[in-house]
Amino acid sequence: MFSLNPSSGIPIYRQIVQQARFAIASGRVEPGERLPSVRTIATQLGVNPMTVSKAYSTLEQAGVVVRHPGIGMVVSEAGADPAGAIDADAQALVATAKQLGLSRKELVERINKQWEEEWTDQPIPLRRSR
Amino acid sequence: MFSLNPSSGIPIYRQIVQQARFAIASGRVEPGERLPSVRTIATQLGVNPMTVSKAYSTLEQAGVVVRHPGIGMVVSEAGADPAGAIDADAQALVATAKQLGLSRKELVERINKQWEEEWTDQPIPLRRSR
DNA sequence: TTAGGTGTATTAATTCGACTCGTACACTTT
DNA sequence: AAAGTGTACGAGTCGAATTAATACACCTAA
Repeated sequence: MFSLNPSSGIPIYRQIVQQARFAIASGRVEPGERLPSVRTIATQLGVNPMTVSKAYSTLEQAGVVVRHPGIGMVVSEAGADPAGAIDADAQALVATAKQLGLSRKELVERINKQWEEEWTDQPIPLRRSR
Repeated sequence: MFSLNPSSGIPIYRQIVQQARFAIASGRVEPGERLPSVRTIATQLGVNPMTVSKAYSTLEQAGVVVRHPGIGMVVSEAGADPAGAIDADAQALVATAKQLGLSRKELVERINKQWEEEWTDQPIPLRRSR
């Protein structure tokens, strides 16, 4: 379920977070299901359990999974909503915009403009959000 | 025109950038006008000229000011637009949203929601460009 | 021309946070 | 108990960010 790309320069725990998010967003792991245990992943990837734990803590902090003592990390209901993953960034952007005295309308307009200009070339299959 | 807050933890050159941006956005310095020279600010704040230079380079990179050799840094026309200051953040947010499969509508909706909420008790996360 | 102004390239020292790991622990399930 | 779950604590490493000292190239104005 997880794999590492050593040459990417992306920290291990972030790679785990990304892949878990993707697995959840794409529906490969559904709400209520367990993610592999810390030691399972650690052994499989050849890293320290703490590194995996850090990834899981990040996911828990983001509300993607819930910690069930003695059981493991379980995907939460809200965790399947991809929008949650951008809340932190959105919040930062809004705060900056306010600080600069921008109106809500101006900010949204800017977002729309960026949306049209931005062309990343990777189609990512995602489950429809409900 | 500039002052430092040593206890803020914000790097000196960033404080200078912020204050210059604010001065321009608020109209205290208008397009076509000069900003104080590197050495003027450096002496006034008791820092190295290079530190001020870095702030100015950042502003120039952002298109806020234009370098006039032998003269100094002059506020550009487009520099007065506060929206430019958030473009980098906006672009990052849009890229993330797309990667997560969000629609433009969903993203804007999220922005609006964030705008309404008052998060006065939470520090503003910086943008990580790393 | 020259004196005095402008910003900056280069280099180095230092700080500081991010990342990873080893170990030991508390807890729940079976 | 035995075997599983995640994690607190501490230490080590590494690299980017920040600031500074110095010397330089350039422009302006007399």
